Formats: sequence, structure tokens, C-alpha cells
Amino acid sequence: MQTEEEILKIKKVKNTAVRTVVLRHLLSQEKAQSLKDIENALAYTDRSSIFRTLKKFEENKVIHSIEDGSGMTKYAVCAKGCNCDPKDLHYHFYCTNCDKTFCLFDVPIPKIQLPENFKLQQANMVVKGLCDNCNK
Amino acid sequence: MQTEEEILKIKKVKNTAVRTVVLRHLLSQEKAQSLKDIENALAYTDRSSIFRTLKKFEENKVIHSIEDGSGMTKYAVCAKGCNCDPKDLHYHFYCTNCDKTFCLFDVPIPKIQLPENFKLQQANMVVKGLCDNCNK
DNA sequence: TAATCTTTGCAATCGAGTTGCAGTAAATCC
DNA sequence: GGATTTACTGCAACTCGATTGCAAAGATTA
Ligand SMILES: [Mn+2]
Ligand SMILES: [Mn+2]
Ligand SMILES: [Zn+2]
Ligand SMILES: [Zn+2]
Repeated sequence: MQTEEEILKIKKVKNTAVRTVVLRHLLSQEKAQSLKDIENALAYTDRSSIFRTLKKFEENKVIHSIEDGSGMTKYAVCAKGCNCDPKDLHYHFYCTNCDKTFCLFDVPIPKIQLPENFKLQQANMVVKGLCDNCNK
Repeated sequence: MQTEEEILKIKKVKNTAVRTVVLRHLLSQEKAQSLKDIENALAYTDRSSIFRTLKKFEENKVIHSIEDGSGMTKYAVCAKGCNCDPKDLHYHFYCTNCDKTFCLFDVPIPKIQLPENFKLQQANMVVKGLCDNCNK
């Protein structure tokens, strides 16, 4: 596992106190985090600073965002080597019971056969249902 | 093609003036519509009435909603026989150039192999890129 | 008809996201 | 080093899509 400093260096994001703590928090969580989640976890860091940090991170491919339909955008750290290309596409799972959203890095995404002359750039694939913990 | 009245009858939604005109509008558009789109198109119908109509429609599977990442939820009429089950799943395409979102009813969705003991209920699959019109 | 339930329009509110601005810190240039 | 420029941060204010309370209007039922 890389340290926060290493990740930021690779992704060419200048290291600051806020950025380190935000990235550390994201790395420590198994579920994707909303701005509010992060704000709650980092009591002394301002929301707009976190917000701008997330924007910067997303721009530089440190993290990617997920629209899971909960009304709050979620963020998750990109896998090592990820470039947010179509090849890095993966499903996200949203548990309708416990509200947890996370990346399904291990579930392969089949090639999508778009109609004639369409060009794929990115995708937001959210699968919803019950996670193993809630499906009992 | 079924009429608005027929659709509402089948889906057990009582027919009213607002509902008819909202459904008619949705049927007339090839791209999925946001609340604002509908509000703009139906100048004399109140937003909250349209909003509640959409909620009712969604509840009764007249329409389904799409989170395309644009910040506004889009709505599209369900295909005939659709029950919004996993079997009715389909991709949605969002054109990053012209901002159009629509259902890709013809692109098959492969079976998603979820991790052990996960249960699939629904999904929001949005593919983003350039539509044929914009990919030139 | 009278009582009851549903739908509608209007105004107010909510809340996630975003921005302006001034102060602080860091990087760059003499 | 010290001056200048550039980047980051915190606070408050604001935007805007979504949602709700409420009373009037309409439809249904007894
Ligand atoms: Mn992910
Ligand atoms: Mn659709
Ligand atoms: Zn769960
Ligand atoms: Zn287009």
C-alpha cells in the first residue's frame, strides 16, 4: 500500500495538511465517502476546503466519484495505476439496506456494444441491492 | 403504441389532467426529461404537481428515473411490459456534448456476477460519451 | 346531499453543492 | 535574505434542484 505522500506525488498533487488528512480518511474507509461523511469525520476541517480538495483529487485521478442515487456524490480512491479510462471502469454496489456504496473492482465489466458511431468516454455503473451483510 | 389513458389504466394510476399531459409530454420526447424540462414544456402546470406526478408514475412503474450525473434526475417512460425488475435493466447513454440522455433498450446488459451472497435489486447504468450526432 | 378522500397550486423550506473574498502559507524571483 | 507572485484555506453567503405544508378545488363514496 502506498502512503498518502506517495500517491499525491505520483498524481502530481501538491501535498498539504488538508489533502493529506482527506486522502488518509478516504484510504481508511471501505465504503465510498460523501462530502458530508468526510466533514463529519474531520471535525476541524472546513467543508469548502474538503470540497475543493475532492475536486482537485478527481481532476488528478486520485479519486473518482460515484453517483449512487442517494442524493450525495460519493468518492473512492482510484486503484493503483488507474487512469479513469474506460478500461478502469468497474461496477459500484449500493446497498439499499445499510446505505453503503463501494467499488466492485473484482467484477469484470463486459465490453459495451454501443450503437453505430457512438463514442464511449466514461460511465457510472451502480448496481443496487443487498450486500452480503444485509442479505440474511 | 398505447395511449396515455391505456398506460395509466394498466399501471393503475388514476387519470387526471396533469397526469395525462405529463405522460403525453414524456412520450413525445426521445430524450429523458428532467423536472425542469417538463416544467418548461408545460407552462401552465405547477412544478410541484409535476413533481408529485413523477413520483406517482415512478411508484407505479409508468416511468423510471435516471441519475445521469448532470445534477438533475431524468425520467423516461418504461417500455411496454416493463416491471422495473432486474430483467428490465438497460443502459442509459448520456452525451457529454449535447446533454441528451436516453435509454439504450437495444443494448443487452450482460448478467452481472455479484460477489457471494449479494442480491441484485436494481441498477443505474449510465454510459457517457458522444452520441452519433455529436461524434463527428 | 353530506362526508371523505385525492389532487392541485402556491409559497416556503431543505440541503448538497458551489463561490467570493480576504487572510495565510508556500513557491518564485530578484 | 526580502519582495513578489501564486496557491491554499476558512468563513459566510449563495445557488438551485428537490421536497413539503397547507388550503382550495375536484372527485368519489355513503
Ligand atoms: Mn469505484
Ligand atoms: Mn431507461
Ligand atoms: Zn448492506
Ligand atoms: Zn450528443
